[in-house]
Amino acid sequence: MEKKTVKKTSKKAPVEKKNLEPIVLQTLRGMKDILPEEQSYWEQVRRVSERLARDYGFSRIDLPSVEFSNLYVRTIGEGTDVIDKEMYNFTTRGGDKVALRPEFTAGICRSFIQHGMNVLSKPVKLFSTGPVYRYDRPQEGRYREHYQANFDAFGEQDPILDAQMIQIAHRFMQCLGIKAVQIQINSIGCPTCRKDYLNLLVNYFDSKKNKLCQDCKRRLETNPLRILDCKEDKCVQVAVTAPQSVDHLCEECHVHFKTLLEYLDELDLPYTINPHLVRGLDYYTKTVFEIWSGSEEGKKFSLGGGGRYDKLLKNLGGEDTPAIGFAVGIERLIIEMKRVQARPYKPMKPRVFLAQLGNMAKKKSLRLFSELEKNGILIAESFGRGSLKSQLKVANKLGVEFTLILGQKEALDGTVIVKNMTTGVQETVSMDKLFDMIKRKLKADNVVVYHNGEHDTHGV
RNA sequence: GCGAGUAUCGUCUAUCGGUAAGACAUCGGUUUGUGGUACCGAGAAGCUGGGUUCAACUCCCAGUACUCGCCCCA
Repeated sequence: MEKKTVKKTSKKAPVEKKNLEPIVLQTLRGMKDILPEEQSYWEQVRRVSERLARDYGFSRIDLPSVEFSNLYVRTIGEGTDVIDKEMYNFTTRGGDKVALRPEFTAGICRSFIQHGMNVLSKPVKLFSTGPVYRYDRPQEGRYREHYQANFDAFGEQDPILDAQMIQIAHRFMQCLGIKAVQIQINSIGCPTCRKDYLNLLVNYFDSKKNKLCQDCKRRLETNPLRILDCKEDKCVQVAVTAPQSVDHLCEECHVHFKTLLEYLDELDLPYTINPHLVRGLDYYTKTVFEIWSGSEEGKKFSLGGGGRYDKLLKNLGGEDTPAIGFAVGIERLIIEMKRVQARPYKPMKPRVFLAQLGNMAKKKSLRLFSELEKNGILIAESFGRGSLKSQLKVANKLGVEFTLILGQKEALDGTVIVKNMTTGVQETVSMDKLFDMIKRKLKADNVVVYHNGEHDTHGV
C-alpha cells in the first residue's frame, strides 16, 4: 500500500498546477449559502407558504430560472430599474439573448399562454417559489439571488380576488409570527384613466419643475409616476400636493377600488391608502399593494407586494385575461421573524442512539439501524467513532433518551443493551423483542428530566 | 449606479513595525466495554495584490467581500 504524505492545504493557494487560476472559495457577491443552522426558518416559511397555497386553492407550478430577455423587457417595461440596471442578461452559445428571472410573474404569464391555461376553470390560481435574480448592490435583506414565494390568479376581475390576495399575504405573515405589518394600498387605474391622470400629473410637476431633484426631472420624461415615490425631501414636499390617482379613476376603476376597500373592511384587515405607492413594474393596473414590516416608528421595509395586471396577458399575445398576483421576499420574512423572535420550525429529534463496539458489532449495527428506521424509529449514530466513550458523548450531546449498545458479546448472543440515559440503568434484551420495547419506552414519554438538570435548548 | 465604515483561527475577541494570544466550538486523552463536570493535549487565522521599510498582520494605495445610507425593490 502506498503511503501518501498529506500536504497541508491552504485556502489561499489551493491549486498548485500551472496554467490554472486559483479557485476563489467564496460565494459570488450578493449570493449566500443557506446553511443548516438557518434551515429551520426556511422550513417554516416553506411549510406556511405551501399550506396557504393549498388552502386557498393554488396549484404549484415550477418554471425555469432562465427565459428570453425580451419576455421580461416587454412585461416589466423599459425604463424600470429592474430592466435597465438589474437584469442578469447573457447570450447563450446558440446566440439566444436570455436573462435570469428577476421576478416570477412574467414567466408564469408565458407559461399560462404557452400551455393554454385559459381553458381551465377560472380563476386559475398558481403558486411558485424559488430564486430570482437582480444585479443590485447588496445590503441587508437585499441579495442578487433571493427567494420569493409567488401567488398569481388568472381570469377573474372581481375585486374579491384582490381582497383575497391581500388576505393571503397578510395571513402569510401572521402564520410566521410576524404580527406587526402594514398593508399599503393604492389604485393606479387602468390605461384609459391613467392616461388622463398622467397628463394632470405631468402638468403639475412641470409647473414645479425647479423644485424637483435631478432624478425626478428626468423621471418627468421617462416615468412621472415614480416622482410620487421619490425620497428626496424637496420632491416629497412637491408630491404631497400632487394630484392623486385615486381621485382621477374612471368609473369602473373607482368602483373596483371602492369595493375592494369594502371587502378589506369586512375582513377586518387594517390598511393604509398610500397615494404614493406606485411600484416599480410597468404592468400593474388598478390595485397595487405592499406589505411593510414594523409598526409606526422604526425602519420599515417591504416584505412583499403585488397588484393587478389585467392587460398583461393580452399584451403578451394571449387571450384578454385579468390577473392579479403578489410575491413575498423570503429572506426578508426571515429577518423579520428573527427580529420579532418568531418560532422557527422544530424538526423531530432522535430519541435513541445506536452505539457499536468491535468489528462484528459494527457490521451488524448497520443493519440494525436500517431495521429501526424501517420501523419508524428515528435514531442517531456515530458509526465512525471507535470508543464507546466517545459515542456516548455524542449520544449525550444529542440529548437522546436511550442508547442501544451493540458490542462483540451482544452481537454473538443476538442481544443488545438498552441504556436509559436519564437514569443510567441498562438492561440486555434479545434482538427480537427490541423494537416493541423501544416503541413502548418511547411512548411512555415520561423521560424529560436530564440527569444534570439541564435542558437541551438547541432551539435554532 | 453613488456615498461611508469594516476586514486576525469555524465563531467571538486580544496584541504588536521584529516568532500573533485567549475564549467558545471541534478532535483526542485522563489504563483500554459506558455519557453530564474537571484536568491535559492537538489542529486551526492576519481577504487579495502592490508599495514604504532592514523588517508589514500592523503604515499607504488598489482590488474584493461584508455592513450601513441613497437609488430601487422582495
